[in-house]
Amino acid sequence: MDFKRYLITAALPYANGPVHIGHLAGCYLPADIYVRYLRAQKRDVKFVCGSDEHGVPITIRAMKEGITPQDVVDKYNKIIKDSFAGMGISFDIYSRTSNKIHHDTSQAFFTKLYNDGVFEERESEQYYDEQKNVFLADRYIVGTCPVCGNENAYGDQCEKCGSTLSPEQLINPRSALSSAPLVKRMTKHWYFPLDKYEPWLKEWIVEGKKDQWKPNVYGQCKSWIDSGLQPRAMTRDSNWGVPVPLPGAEGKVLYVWFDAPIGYISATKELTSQWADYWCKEDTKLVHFIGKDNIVFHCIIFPAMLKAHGGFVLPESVPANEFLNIEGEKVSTSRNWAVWVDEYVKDFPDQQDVLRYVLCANAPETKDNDFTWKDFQDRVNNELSAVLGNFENRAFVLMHKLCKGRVPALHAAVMNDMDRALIGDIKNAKTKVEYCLENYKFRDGLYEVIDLARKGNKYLQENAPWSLAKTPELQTENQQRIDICLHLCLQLNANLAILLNPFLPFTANKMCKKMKVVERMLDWENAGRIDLLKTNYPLLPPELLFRKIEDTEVAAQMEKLKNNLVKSTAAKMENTTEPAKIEAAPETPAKKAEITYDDFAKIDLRVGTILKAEKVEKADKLLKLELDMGTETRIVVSGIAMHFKPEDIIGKQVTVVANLAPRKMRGIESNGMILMAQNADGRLIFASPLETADNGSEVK
RNA sequence: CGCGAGAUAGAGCAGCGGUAGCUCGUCGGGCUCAUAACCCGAAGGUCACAGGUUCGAUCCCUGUUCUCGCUACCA
Repeated sequence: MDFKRYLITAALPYANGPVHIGHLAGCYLPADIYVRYLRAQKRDVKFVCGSDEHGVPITIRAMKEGITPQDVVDKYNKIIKDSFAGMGISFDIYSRTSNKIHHDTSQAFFTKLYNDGVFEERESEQYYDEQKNVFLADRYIVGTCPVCGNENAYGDQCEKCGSTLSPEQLINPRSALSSAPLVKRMTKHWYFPLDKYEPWLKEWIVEGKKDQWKPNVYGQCKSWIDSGLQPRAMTRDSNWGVPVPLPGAEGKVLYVWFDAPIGYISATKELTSQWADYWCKEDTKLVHFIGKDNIVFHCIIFPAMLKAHGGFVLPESVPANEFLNIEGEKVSTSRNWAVWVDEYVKDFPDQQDVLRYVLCANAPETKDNDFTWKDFQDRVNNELSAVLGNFENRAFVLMHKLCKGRVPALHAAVMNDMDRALIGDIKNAKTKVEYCLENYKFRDGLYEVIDLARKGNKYLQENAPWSLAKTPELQTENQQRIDICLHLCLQLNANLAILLNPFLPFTANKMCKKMKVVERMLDWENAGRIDLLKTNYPLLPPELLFRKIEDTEVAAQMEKLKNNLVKSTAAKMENTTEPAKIEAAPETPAKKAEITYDDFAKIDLRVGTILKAEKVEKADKLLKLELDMGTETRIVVSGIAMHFKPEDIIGKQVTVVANLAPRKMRGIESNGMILMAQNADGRLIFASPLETADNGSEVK
């Protein structure tokens, strides 16, 4: 099919925290490369994205921070938007789902499906937290697991035994948000009958996309479809989100995964009055760039919604990437184990392209990959600047030394095989990069660009114009060789700028300035040409395209990662907030509400002595402690491994909350909690008796 | 548990029926125009493990192990 226009979307980032480089590598960078390539070909393309600003986690965060959900999303929308702009992600529009246009669009979408009788209405009893006045999502209900007896199983799953649960199965369910007892209330929701679309999805994906979609995407879709689809509730009880546009539906909003993908449509509407061309005409190619965790929503649920609504194009491809790990460990926003884009932009001003280079060269296209700062340094210094940057510099320096600062003549009549081979390489590079980009093989595409520079270096080495210049007796003849060689090197350089432009746009622009050509030279159709620079045209003096990444910079970033991790751990143990990111170390934790003596008396504080301490496997933060409590020994798991070595704390006397409900952590039951003071710098100090007390004695 | 994806030289990745390839790193050499760079050469792999199909398997099939996702935060 010949497509007349392209609509490219990148996953809507959730406005509950900043974006990190894993987001970038996963979908925003590949999408941007693809879009820049299409634009360079003058194809009709729109690139849309925006913040996803609804959903329960945002309301929880707002509750914890004592601000409104709108405050939360305003804050992160700005940070995220600025991060993308800073990295040159060239959205045509970066919208947000809290905009009116989005509310209108998603409500209209819902209404259409409702009027067409698509939804099934179902009433059910759900748990309600009377203190917080909210219905609780499954994840926010905890109780005892009916399978293994873990007392802290979640309403959707028990982390200890892995059983998939529903809140109804939990024994003694309670709210994770407050101490209020749970009550059940009747509530009505609208379900989208995914099951009815199963035959259609089978045909469209299982048969239609078998060899087109990436194995990870296809495999997951097939598994979902084969295992039978269930109706899914498309509404939720909440006051934060797009209100359900039906009478009697007060206090109900659209499920985020219903409204978020519609955000692509609203953003397009906001961008252009021609939006319907991009969404409804069959000759539009719709491509969703996402991360692997989003596959079913973009490949199954959203297309089924579009199909049910009718009149929309369906995604032609969904090139989902895998995940990027950091220094061998999974990205975790709650542990603050991530490289944040907003911080990178500050720490490495004007170094967008080197990060773009590394993230693309090491993109997790087929499996999870690892980002390390050492690898970042190696790739920038030894590949990008050594091969490409250095070639560009050599060409410029030699041209200024041997050709008076002007583009020398080609002398086409006396070209040799090496020259012709290089011209062939230049033309081939265009074809290769095109093939890669059309097929979403961005890593390979970038390799081809660097490889062309590598061929340039080889060509220079073989011709050694600097040697030719040293034999004055053969001046005329040699000068011709020098001219041809440098002429071709400079044309190759112009080609590099064009091919590099989708990947490293900042660098491509810099190269244009040095060659004193207009940006229009970067049009894709110019790739493969060897007449981009006119003979005798003066170029600017040499100037390095890239600087090396110093060891000290790498060390500083490593240090930062580790420090952030500690701070986050410290913050977590305050147990008041659980910020994804600590802006500044909290001076003093917020004061808690006043309690009565009776409240206090409920706490059984006792003195104990640490008998044994050992690291808990597969947990950075946890120590398993065995305590002598006088009349008994008990096991307490404590999150202090980042602060103390096990051997250093054996024999210490500590104060223990002895009647805290047991809790399993990493499979070990913890019976109590050690009291700790925490400094502003996050450091922990044992709150222990000043003199040795009897083990088991009560603290009042 | 189940389902999906992955496991290939020190690191990062290709290959997916016919004697294992690329980039980086390492070692040796060359060159000196260049960002101690570039060019040439070498070493380095029982292609996770165990079975099977085949004349022949890294590639296909079966089983096992490990990693990640589906499953909080999250792409």
